[in-house]
Amino acid sequence: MPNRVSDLDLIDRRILKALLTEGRLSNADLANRVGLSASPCWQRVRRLEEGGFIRGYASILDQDLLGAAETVMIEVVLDRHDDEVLEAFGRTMQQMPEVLEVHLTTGEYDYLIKVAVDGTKGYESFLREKLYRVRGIRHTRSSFVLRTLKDVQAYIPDGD
Amino acid sequence: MPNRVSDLDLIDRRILKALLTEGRLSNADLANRVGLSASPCWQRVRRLEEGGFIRGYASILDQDLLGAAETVMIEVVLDRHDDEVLEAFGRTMQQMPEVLEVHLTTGEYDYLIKVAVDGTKGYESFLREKLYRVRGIRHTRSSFVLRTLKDVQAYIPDGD
DNA sequence: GATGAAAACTTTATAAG
DNA sequence: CTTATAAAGTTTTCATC
Repeated sequence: MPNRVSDLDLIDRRILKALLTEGRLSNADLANRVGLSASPCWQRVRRLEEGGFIRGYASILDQDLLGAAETVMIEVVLDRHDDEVLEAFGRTMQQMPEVLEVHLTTGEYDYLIKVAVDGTKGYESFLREKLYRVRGIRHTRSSFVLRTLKDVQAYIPDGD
Repeated sequence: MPNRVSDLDLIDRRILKALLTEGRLSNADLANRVGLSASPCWQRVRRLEEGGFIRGYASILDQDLLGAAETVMIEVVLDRHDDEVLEAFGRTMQQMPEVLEVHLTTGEYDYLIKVAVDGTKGYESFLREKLYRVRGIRHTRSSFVLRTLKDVQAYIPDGD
């Protein structure tokens, strides 16, 4: 069972690249795409799942149609930087459904969060009713996303 | 065919929530999960796909196992802000496979990009060999991601 | 909405070249 | 790796209540 990058050959990488953007490809189509017959292709997918390379499958939803069509990136600086405060903040953010991404970072701020909001009104109410009710925030800095040109889940390095 | 938020009822929302994190649920399991029998559940999934709510399916890969295990958020300020320069930069970033997200934003910087790198060496070589070969960059500001606590693709607002 | 059924396809396992 | 087989499960369509 592969569990390191070096265990992946060119065909494994092709499988991962195909499934990254088309997670519901049938085994027959996938085999055809990567240049294998069905049976070894299926075994490779199993191995990639069991080895943890493929962690799961997700649907890609249209946020515009769902509402909360605007995306805001909010950098958050906390008052204190001890583990307890940092972790508590992270856990709180994690639980808010409109918060899509929560990243603890190095540098000038502590957290970067990506939030789906419904216009400037939605943004305002997220800040006032949710974010600023969390204790320990020193300050925040927001940038609205005007356009997202790419949003993929992973990068599959070439094995050269 | 639904094509607005208001066309989604509670069961549609349940279907989307389930598929958001388990994109390969079988129709039988999904039906059971959302409290429907198989046939109407299947019709709803079809409608959600045709209505554009579900744009596709993806696999979730383990970036640690694949290599390029570190994530860096890089804010980029460009020299000029005319459409031509902005779009050209965006398109260039979009084509680099290690660049996972490309967002054109309001505020103090122009673009926020999320990049998968292989340690500080990989970061350095991305900056030197890729990012700084692109013309028109005034400056950048990077933050390494220490930990990602949440990373989901969409938010399904409640229909209340 | 629920149920049931039929055909086509997919998944999963296994055997043999 | 390939081809082939087979049972179980899933997808898709469609008719009926």
